[in-house]
Amino acid sequence: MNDVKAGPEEEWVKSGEVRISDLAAELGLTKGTVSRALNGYEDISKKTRKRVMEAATRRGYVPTTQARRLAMGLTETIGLVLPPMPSQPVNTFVSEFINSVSAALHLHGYDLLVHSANSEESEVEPYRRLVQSRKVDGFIIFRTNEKDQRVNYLLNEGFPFVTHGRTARMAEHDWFDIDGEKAFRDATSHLIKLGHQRIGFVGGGREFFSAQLRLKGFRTMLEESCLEKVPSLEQPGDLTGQGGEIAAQNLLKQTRPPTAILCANDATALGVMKAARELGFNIPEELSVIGYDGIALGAYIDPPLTTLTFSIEESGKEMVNLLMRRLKNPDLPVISKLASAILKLRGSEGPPSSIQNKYMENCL
Amino acid sequence: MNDVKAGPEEEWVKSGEVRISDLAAELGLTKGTVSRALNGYEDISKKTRKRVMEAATRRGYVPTTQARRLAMGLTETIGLVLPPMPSQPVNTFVSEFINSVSAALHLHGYDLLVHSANSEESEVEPYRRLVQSRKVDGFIIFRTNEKDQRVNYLLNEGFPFVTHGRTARMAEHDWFDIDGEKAFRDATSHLIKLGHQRIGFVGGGREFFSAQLRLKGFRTMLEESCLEKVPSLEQPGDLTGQGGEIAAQNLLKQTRPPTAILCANDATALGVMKAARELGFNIPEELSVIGYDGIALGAYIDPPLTTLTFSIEESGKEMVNLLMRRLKNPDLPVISKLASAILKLRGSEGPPSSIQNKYMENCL
DNA sequence: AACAATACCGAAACCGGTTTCGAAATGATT
DNA sequence: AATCATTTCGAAACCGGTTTCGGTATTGTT
Repeated sequence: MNDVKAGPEEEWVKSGEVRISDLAAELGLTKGTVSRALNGYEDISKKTRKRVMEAATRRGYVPTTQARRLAMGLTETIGLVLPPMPSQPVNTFVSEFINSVSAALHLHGYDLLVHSANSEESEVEPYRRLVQSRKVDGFIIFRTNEKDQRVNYLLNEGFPFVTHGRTARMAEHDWFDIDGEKAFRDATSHLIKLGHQRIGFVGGGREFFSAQLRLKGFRTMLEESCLEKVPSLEQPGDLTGQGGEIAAQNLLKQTRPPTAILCANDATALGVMKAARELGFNIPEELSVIGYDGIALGAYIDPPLTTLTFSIEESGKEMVNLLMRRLKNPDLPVISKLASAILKLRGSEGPPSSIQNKYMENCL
Repeated sequence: MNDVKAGPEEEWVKSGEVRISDLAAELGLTKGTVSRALNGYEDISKKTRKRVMEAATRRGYVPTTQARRLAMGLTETIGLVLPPMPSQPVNTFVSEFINSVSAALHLHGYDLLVHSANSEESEVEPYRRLVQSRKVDGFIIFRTNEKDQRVNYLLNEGFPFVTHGRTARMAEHDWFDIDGEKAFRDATSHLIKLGHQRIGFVGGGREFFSAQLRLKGFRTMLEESCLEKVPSLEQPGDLTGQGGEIAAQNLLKQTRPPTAILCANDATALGVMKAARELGFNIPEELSVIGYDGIALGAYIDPPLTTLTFSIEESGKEMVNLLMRRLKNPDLPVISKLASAILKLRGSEGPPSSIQNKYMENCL
């Protein structure tokens, strides 16, 4: 701390210079014996093991990962391919996710290889390369599509992976997901109880399974509450702020605009709020807005964004657990885990200014 | 696309099953010859090379990365250690940065190993482990401290790395940085020209060199413009929204509050804006706010956040270039690259409501 | 004391490539 | 046709570990 540069008379030898053969030579043993001693084989005498251990720590021996992995026929590495970034990444999700996945993998002695996707080539190409060059033992996939080519490829290849999000073939692979359907039922229910009768919805791309499930939750709750489904109140989006703006304009310029808008994610919600401001809608008095993702910065805008939030750390941890189980025993039956999002009320929603109809507790 | 599951009669053999020895056996050659043929050695006849190439593509041969790297004595992997995440993850930067670094590395045939830092251990520990186990050839370091232990360790070890940000030992290692000093001179100058005389500053942690440089730029421009330096207008921060809130309260509750606040980053600025709203300050009429980072979310709030922005993609690319140069020739002299941030006017700043003094073009 | 069982370690193959070196085959030269 | 230079490839070592197998040395049994 007080010493900027470490003294040149530092005792430590430069790391990584001692090989297992050096240890063997020094101890008068063979490589194999040293290796077995270090790896806890039973056919090594206590005395020898002690000698080896001591020499190893004294010399600062650390096995060369590449060699060990080659000999053992595994990579101890998991691949994570980043989808091509949208131009406006409001996503703190990715970095948090990478962080938690990496930490969880580390507990199992695994490394995380992060690869970027080139938007000019097929989305399976990076996976193919990583599989063929045997750089990874498995994959963590997120942001799944309903018909996911990556999933198809890996299933066909018999290569281990776990997805964050369900797919059309979810019965065939391990997956972790947030129960977006329930989340949107909850959010919709919350709005209805506040008195909203006309609720808008801005979705994500149709290709994302999760977006469809969120829409489904929204519709289900409308139905359960005897509110009619108005097609014009369901707008497509693309999970970006810009998409939210456009969708909001389509919603709010209608003759009977909604009094609340549910958004497929927070980025979309921010776009919706921006468009609403520009069209003169006060939030939450004249328009309630609810997002999904729970990004931290949502708490700092005005009004703070009410959102559906979940633990990214848990997501990463659970996915790693699923994947490790799979790697240990590839023949185990497929399993999955569904976690739930919780509605974090922050202030961007409230009762509609003019409660047109009283909230009906039960359908009649 | 139309076929969810690939047909079982797929022609392709399962990837990664053919070794170089298989090719050699099939062709009646030795491993060495096949290897040299594939790697473009000159001592292979055209005819043989063609036979080998064809067989390789026909059988779908891809060399096993681990084996090749072991033989060649390199890992072709660069390490990136994520700093422990603050409880309020404000980092859209990190995911973009990882993406661009990964993409740039890929062009050089390198992989990116992302490692998470455990906040319970020393910050150099992950680096030590990665060096000793020889998992990486070099490091990309970001968010440097003035006295950076990671830099000290790697310099002492003679291990290649590049930093994003300067350090006290910047003359000894390659680095890339944004000219935050100039950026804050520009921003300060902009505010002064708008008529502001009392300008507040919310910094980052003192340990971050970049935060100090930003403060320096702020002070320099005040001095050049003959504005007195008011210590109470310089508040410490921690690069989070919460830190911004606290700092803003300290600034705005003063008897003569500033008419503008410069923030060390956008997250801080969001916190400042929140606190200002709660204290009844209108932005930008009664208070101008400028941030730093250019996060996309800033464009969606009200008013849109004026900020200093730079290209993360360029940062990643340049850093990779510096590192690749270093790896090719470790003895080259140290070089560095300074890029500039640009002031992106979005609306959170404007002239002060009461222009107390006219702007003075030159000091008298 | 003779013999079987056990503990312990060396030798060697192996993982899947790369690279050096030398020998055989080919071509050029006189 | 003999000699020399070149082209082309095989053989083997090597990278740094792990793991199997078998042979001593030691211990235990009767």
